[in-house]
Amino acid sequence: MAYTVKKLAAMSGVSVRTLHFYDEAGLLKPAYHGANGYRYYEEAQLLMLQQILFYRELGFELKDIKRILGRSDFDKVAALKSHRKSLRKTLAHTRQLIVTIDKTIQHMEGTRKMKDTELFEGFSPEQQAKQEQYLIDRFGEEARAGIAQAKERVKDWTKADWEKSGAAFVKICRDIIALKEQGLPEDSRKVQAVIRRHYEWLQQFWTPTRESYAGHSQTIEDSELRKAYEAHHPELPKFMAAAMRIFAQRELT
Amino acid sequence: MAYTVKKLAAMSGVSVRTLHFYDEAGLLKPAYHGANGYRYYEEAQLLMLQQILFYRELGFELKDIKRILGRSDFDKVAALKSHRKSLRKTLAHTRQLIVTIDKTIQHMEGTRKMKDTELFEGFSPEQQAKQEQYLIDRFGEEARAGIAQAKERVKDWTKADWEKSGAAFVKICRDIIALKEQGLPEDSRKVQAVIRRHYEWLQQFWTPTRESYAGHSQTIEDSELRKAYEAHHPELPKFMAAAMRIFAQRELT
DNA sequence: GTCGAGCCTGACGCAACGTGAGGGTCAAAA
DNA sequence: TTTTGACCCTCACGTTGCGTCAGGCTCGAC
Repeated sequence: MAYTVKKLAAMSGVSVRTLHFYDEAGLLKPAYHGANGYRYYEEAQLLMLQQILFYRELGFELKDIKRILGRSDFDKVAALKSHRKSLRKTLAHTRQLIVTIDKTIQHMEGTRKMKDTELFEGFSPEQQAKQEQYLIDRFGEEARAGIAQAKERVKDWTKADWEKSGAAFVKICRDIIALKEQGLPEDSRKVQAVIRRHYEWLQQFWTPTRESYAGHSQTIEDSELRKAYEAHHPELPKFMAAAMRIFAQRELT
Repeated sequence: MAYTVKKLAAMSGVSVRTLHFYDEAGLLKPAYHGANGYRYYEEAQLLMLQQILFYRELGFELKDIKRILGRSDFDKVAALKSHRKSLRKTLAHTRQLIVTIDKTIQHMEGTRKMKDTELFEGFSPEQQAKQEQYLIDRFGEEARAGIAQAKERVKDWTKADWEKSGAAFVKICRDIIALKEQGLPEDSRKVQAVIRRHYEWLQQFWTPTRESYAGHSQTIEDSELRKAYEAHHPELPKFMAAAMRIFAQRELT
């Protein structure tokens, strides 16, 4: 069963040019050449190509693939592990870029849009999706479950419900600011008591664990959500984030 | 305050060649050229370069950067938002790649051990989780306690410990096979004696009750664990399962 | 005046192909 | 049997964002 370039290309989803290129690069030679100079591939080459595409999908460079495919299983595992490491770095870097973009957007919108901003913004339904993604990005599967539950709860909220929840949020912010203005530190009993209300209030939207509530404190400082807090007081995000971290450490298992 | 290429390069961390390239690409022209043909940059160009580097860091292509920097703030925000979206996709994709790599590594480590005839597989740490789930599914809470205890015991095992335990397992299998080859039936005294050793050996990993040991006999015939036994002899799972059921009925309360 | 550091302009190289150009081959229809 | 159209081949240049010489001019200090 001999395949021509076109057929193999169609079967595997790569282009004819790619097959030419892999031949030229010594990565995948045809089984034999016809008298006409045509390339003919067979079963073995098909399997080989699948291997190549697999590693390509994993982001390996072709020269690395060439090396990997000529090695023992053991070495392949080592290569995969090392590659995994670099992908993790990529992941962290990409996440950082997203944070940077958030900051920048916020900075640019800040001056213009800050005024007419909804104080509750950031928790409104339209923002939910973003929030979710952010949480999932940071905390993975564990977050997903809590979010799903919360969605169920919030599903049938009326506008009045949203406004009530928003009012509660505004009150929490005001209370914190008031305490801060009195000069109370983040770890004072009164501040921590309001933070507890915040923690409980947040549970309408997801189920914070110790890590994710602490993580959320960073979200407040970094992400778009910051605006929702900043709108009340420029120092609120920083102050509150500090208080939240203390709360998480002290009170959450 | 005019900067030459070298100085600007040193200040900003890019290469001289990059500055040449940006000039050529129309992305960053020097403030003026000296009579000698030298490029001279000033404050404004420095700021511009920082902008360029910022967008570059965010992963924009140079031609996009060129467009973005020539536009109003509003469009910049739009560009950032759209770019943010694509970064999120990248993030998801990268995560998927890591999952794929993990799966592959597991698969490869699995088959490699088979080849090396690590016949102990199926009781190796990686397989523990599956095993546990299986037991819990079948026997619920009662199993959970036994497993937890065993985990505690096994926690600090060195590689040598694992090998010792593996060797014991291999010996049990060999002994059973030998007896079987001699034509002894499952309920013979000799076979049952070896089965007792198997029962005791198993307690390293959990605490079989009468039901769960009998249940385990079925696991040996059905689940992935079967391979660990089958590797010794194709008939071993069946023969041994029968012997185990007899043992459970006769000896366990 | 001379030396080393710094500047310039080409121009090729890289990764992994895409995209023709120009020309031969195959299989089935007319 | 010829023709047609799909398919094959081999160059060979384009892409992105520079790195890396090569060959030659210029600057500032000694």
